[in-house]
Parts: sequence; C-alpha cells; structure tokens
Amino acid sequence: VKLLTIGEFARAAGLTPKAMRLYDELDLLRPATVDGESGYRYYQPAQLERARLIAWLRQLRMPLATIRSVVSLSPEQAAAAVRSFMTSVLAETAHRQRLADLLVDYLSGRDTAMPEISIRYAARTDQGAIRPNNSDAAYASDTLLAVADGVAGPAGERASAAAISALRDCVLPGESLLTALASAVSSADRAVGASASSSGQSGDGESVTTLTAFVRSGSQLALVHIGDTRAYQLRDGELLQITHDHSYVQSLVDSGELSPEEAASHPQAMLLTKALTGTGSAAADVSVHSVSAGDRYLLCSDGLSRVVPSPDIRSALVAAPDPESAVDALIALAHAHGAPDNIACVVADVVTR
Amino acid sequence: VKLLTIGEFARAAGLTPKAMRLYDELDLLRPATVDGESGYRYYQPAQLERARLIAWLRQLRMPLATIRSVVSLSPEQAAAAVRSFMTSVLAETAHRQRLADLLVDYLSGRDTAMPEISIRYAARTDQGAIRPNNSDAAYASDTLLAVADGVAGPAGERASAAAISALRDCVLPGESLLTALASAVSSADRAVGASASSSGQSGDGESVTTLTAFVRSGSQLALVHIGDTRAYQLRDGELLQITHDHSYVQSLVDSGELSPEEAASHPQAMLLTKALTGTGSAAADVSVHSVSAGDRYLLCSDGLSRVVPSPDIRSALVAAPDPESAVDALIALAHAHGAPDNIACVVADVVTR
DNA sequence: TTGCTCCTCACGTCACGTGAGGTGGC
DNA sequence: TTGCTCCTCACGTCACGTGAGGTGGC
Repeated sequence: VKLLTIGEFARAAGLTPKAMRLYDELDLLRPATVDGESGYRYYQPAQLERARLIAWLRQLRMPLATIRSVVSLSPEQAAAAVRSFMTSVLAETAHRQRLADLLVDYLSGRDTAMPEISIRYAARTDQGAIRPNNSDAAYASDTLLAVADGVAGPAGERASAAAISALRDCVLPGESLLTALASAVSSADRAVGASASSSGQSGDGESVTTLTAFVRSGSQLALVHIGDTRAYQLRDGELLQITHDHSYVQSLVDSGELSPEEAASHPQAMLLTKALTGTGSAAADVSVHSVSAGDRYLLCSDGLSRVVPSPDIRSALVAAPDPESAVDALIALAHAHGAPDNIACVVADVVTR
Repeated sequence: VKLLTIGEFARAAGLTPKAMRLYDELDLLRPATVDGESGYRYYQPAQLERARLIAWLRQLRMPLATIRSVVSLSPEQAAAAVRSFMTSVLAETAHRQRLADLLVDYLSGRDTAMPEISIRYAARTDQGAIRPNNSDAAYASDTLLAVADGVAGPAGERASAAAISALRDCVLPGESLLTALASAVSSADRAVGASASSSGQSGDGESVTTLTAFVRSGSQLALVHIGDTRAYQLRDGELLQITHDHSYVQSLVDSGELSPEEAASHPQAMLLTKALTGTGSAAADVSVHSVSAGDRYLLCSDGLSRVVPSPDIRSALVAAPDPESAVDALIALAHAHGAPDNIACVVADVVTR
C-alpha cells in the first residue's frame, strides 16, 4: 500500500494540510505513520473515507467536537446524528428569519410619515354571573392596551395582574417598539414567575395566565400574544381576528379534525397549548401592525369570545359611538349569554388630531 | 436627562457591558460621556434605540462590520439590507440542507447489507444520419456509467471526452461515493476548462458539454447530472426518467407555459440552462440511489430522447435480452426517426452473483 | 465594613488562514 | 541551483465570555 503525504492526502480528501494537522492534534484523524527524523506525516488511502466524511461534516458546519462523536458511530446512527444536527440548524434559521421579518416590518413602518394619530380607549373587566372570583385583567393607556386571563384561583389572579403590570413598566415614554418586541414577553413571564414565588402559600392554584397586548409607538403597534385571549381589528365595517388562539381546540381546527362551529362547544375548549407560566419558556406570537385613523381595536378574554358569536360582536362594535359604550355593550352581551366566565374587554379607537 | 451607567444601559438594551465596551472601541456605539478620573462610561437614554437595533441585528448573527454600515442607513435602506442578509443566510442554509440530505442518503445506504451485486453494461455512440461529426461520448465500466453531449464542433468533442475521462480518473478502486459526490462535477468541469485552453486554435467552437453519470459503489449509485442528457430506470417494466433536463423548454414546462408534448418540437429545444463550461461555476444535480437486482438503467443523449417517444424506448428496453442488444435497438430506433443528431447510449443491468 | 459596580488587562473559545523561517528530496 | 513540499511556531480572525486584580461610592 502506497502511503500518501499530507498534501496528497489533503487534496484527495478535500481538506487543507493545516486542518489535517489540527485533526491530528485533536486525535480526530491521526496519520498512519510519522517520520521520526523529518516529522513528515503519512496517511493510508484507506483513511480517505473517514477524512472525506469529516470534510463533508465540516461543510455542514458541524463543530469538530460533534464530528468527533459522529465519526465513531455506525452509518445508521451517523445519519440520524446528521439529521438531528440539521434539524437544529433549520430551527435556528427559522428563528432568525422570524426576528428578521419583525425587524423589517418595524423598520418599514418607521419610514412612512403618518399624520399624527392618537387613541381613545376604554378597559373593563367583569366577574360574570357564575365564577366566584375574577382572574381577568385589562389595561389601557395611550401606549399600551392589554388583556390577560389568569387560570381560576388567587394565583391566576396575581399572574394576570403581574403580567400586565410588567408590560406597563417596560412601556415607558422614550422606549421604542424594539423593546416591546424584544423583552415584553420575557419580562411579563418573569413577573408571573415572581408572583408565584411571592404567594407564600400553596394550594391557591396555578400561576398561569394568557396575555394579549398592543404596545403603540406612533402609528405602529407591536402585538404580543400568548394563550386564548384575542385581538380583533374593525376596519371599514369588517371585523378581523388578528390573533390565533393557542388552544387545544384551535389546533384541532387547524389540522382539520374539528370544524370552527364544533370548536365553540368542545368540552376541552379551555385547554391551552401555550401560556405565560413564569418558567421562562414562553414563546409568544409577536408582530408589528400599522394603524389607520378610523380603526377600532378590541382585545378580549374568552369570557366574551366564547359565548358571544362574532357577528354579534361586530354589530356591537359597529353600533357603539365610543370605546366606553362599546365595552359596556360587549359585557352586556356576554351577560345576555349567561356570562359563565370572567370577562375582560379593551376597546380603542384610532383618531387623527 | 439622566445618564445611564454601562450596566443599566446594557440591561435596557439587551446587551452585555463587555459587548458595549467592544462597540465603544469599534466606534459602533460610543458613550455620551466618559468620566475623566474613573473611566466610567455614561450613556443617554436616546442612545437606546441604536443599541437595541444593534442587539437585534446581532441576534440575527449579522457580523459587526455589516452592522456598522446598516445602522448608518435610513430605516428603509436598513430594512432592505436586513432582507438581503437573510436571503443569503437562507441560501446558505438550503445549501447545507442539500449536502446533509445527500450525506444521509449515502450513510443510510451503507448500512443495508445487500446481496453481492454486479452490473452488465454496453455503451455506444453513433454519429447519426445528418451531423458531420460526433461530439457525443459514452463510457461504461464496473463502477462508472456516463454519457456526455458536447456542443457541435471539435471543441465540444474534446469537452465531452474530457469530462468523461476526468470522471474515470476519480473513480478508482478504493475511492468512495463521497468522492464522487464531492468532487466529480468540479473535476470534470476543470477538465473541460483544460480541454478548451489546450485547443491551441480558436474558431473550433465552444468547450461546453452536458454530463450524466452514475458512479457505483456496491448497491449504491451516485448520480451526477448537468444538461439535457438523461438517465432512466427500468424497474418492474416501468420506465422512470430520473434526471431533470436543464434546458429552456423544460423550464417552460415546469412553469406551465408549455405542455410536455409541445416541448419536443419546440424550436429552441436545444437551448441549455446549465452545462459544464469549464468556468468552475457548474452546479450539477447530485443524488444517491440504491439499486436492486433486475433493474436496467439507460443513459442517453438527446439524439435518442428527443426523437424516439419514451413508450418506444420502454418497449425496446423491455424486449432486449441484454445491454448490447438494447443499445443496438435504441440506436436503430433513432435512425428510424431520421437520426438528426449524434446518439449516445449506455445500458446497464443490475445482477446478483 | 460589606456588597455592588465599574475599570483595564489578559486569556480562552472556535477552526482555521496566513505568513515566518527553516529543512529535505528531486 | 531552483522549485516544491514538508515542518514548527506564532499571530490574526471573530465576537465575545470569563476571570484577575484593583478602584469608587453608598
């Protein structure tokens, strides 16, 4: 068998001599023999297969530490390792893509010189007719609109209040939408975690809450959303739901296993697939929207959206002359349908001035 | 305006103090003032917007050098820069994904212990009835099946021969499919380039050729393909075209602007969208296939596939008792259709032994 | 006094690329 | 002799993380 010098071997394997010296040192690919006097490295042709696999994995940008373990696996296991590595690469790329899309939306909105707008708003929660307490929360200000629906019990009550309070603190004058996009969810989640640990007593339920909120800067709104509270936009008389419920029944609807009509009366309608739990694992939906004068926005908890059909919600929003009367009308509608759950409602009008 | 210390500012912006000291040094984000005695850095709240943009771009893993230019752009231009950066990120990820898929296919095939197989083959080219010379090439051995169709003229003749010769040299015993996948196309392309520069005389046409080839290792075939030469698989009496033409008419068919029937008689049927040109820019299709005993493979140039309808090709392949008679029958068929172009044909049977 | 923040080196990480300066074989 | 390859340092790249050792203000 004719041995190859490092240069010949490197060319055949698609590596550089420099890289091969590193792999020698790292014990990843040792030369067959090393000349005692000159220090020349010599490789066997049979080592090419391993070298080429390493070169290939490096082209995938797999770290050398990972490659070291992959090359010692069976072909089948190695294939699985490559697949799993690429899965994580693709997941990371998708994450970067989402962040980039948000940034592009934000930057694009920056540039359009809009007429000065402001908002008029009303926020209210209602205990409903059945529940013994109220774990919904609602808040509205010139820069923040938010509703949160804590799970039943004192812990849920504290969680929804804490989430909204955290948002209020990070939406200060001079702060930009970038902050809201980057940190609103995680700081709300931390606040929920803190509200849980400060409870002192166990047995008062789970510290879990949904959160749907708009942070406003000029004519741009950043929407953060997790759980089954909802945001709607009323524009030109059309009602558009702009959030997607993180709930078990919604996932059944998405996969076609359930019709939207069946969903409303499903026995597990309350089951959430995502929520703020204070564990730092919150993956909320985030997006940027541009508003126009004349738009009316509604944020509400499922105490409204589950019991009042959306055509009725639309009619009430269209008919109400101002946010206060809209909120009153919607809560009255929920009571007309029995008000089996707490109700949170925020309505905001976009106006020029 | 209250100034912020580096720690406060870093927390607000989502950066680390360490990173901010680096950005200071790089002139990317300078403190508003630096205390002359202590060296403490102080930042203005108004700098948060820029800091957050930098933090966001770093989350996208944009290099600092690029970020430096992006932050000086208008929001609209910055959005375009982010989009273009992500486009290149996605392209690179897609490339890694293709490489990973190939590697997984290769590794998966390695593991399945197949019965020992070998191949019987025949290769032939024919000048046809019209053309004044033959710039097609065909080759078959135990480990390599290849056809190439050079553009008309002496230079094309040399190009097709050089491409196949280069493949023969890189398919040595002991070499693995990984080599073929990684380097076959580029070495064939280099050979085409060399054949052009060694011509000595200009005016003998372009050094351009198609190439369709199988490199075999055990029961695995690596397919490399560029241009409008084709590979077919005959399995269980079904004829399957396993290459996709890199031609202008095929792109029209793909986009639905042309039916497959119209394509055959299209006046620009010869126009290639990809070929080996010796310029190092060859982007061939590469894939890995597992063969079974009983399979029959056909590689051919458009001198066959353009003039003989594929049902007739199928019938001839089904009827022929061995590769030699299949090749003879196919070339006879091309002649029966006028043989307006050179014809290259390789047929190989997979057999157990 | 303790604990917190800030500072400036300076080394470690990752996987090499790129000389610098010198040797060995045709 | 020239040109080629090989060798071993050693520094540069990239964007920080992580101490080390010391200061300043409540």
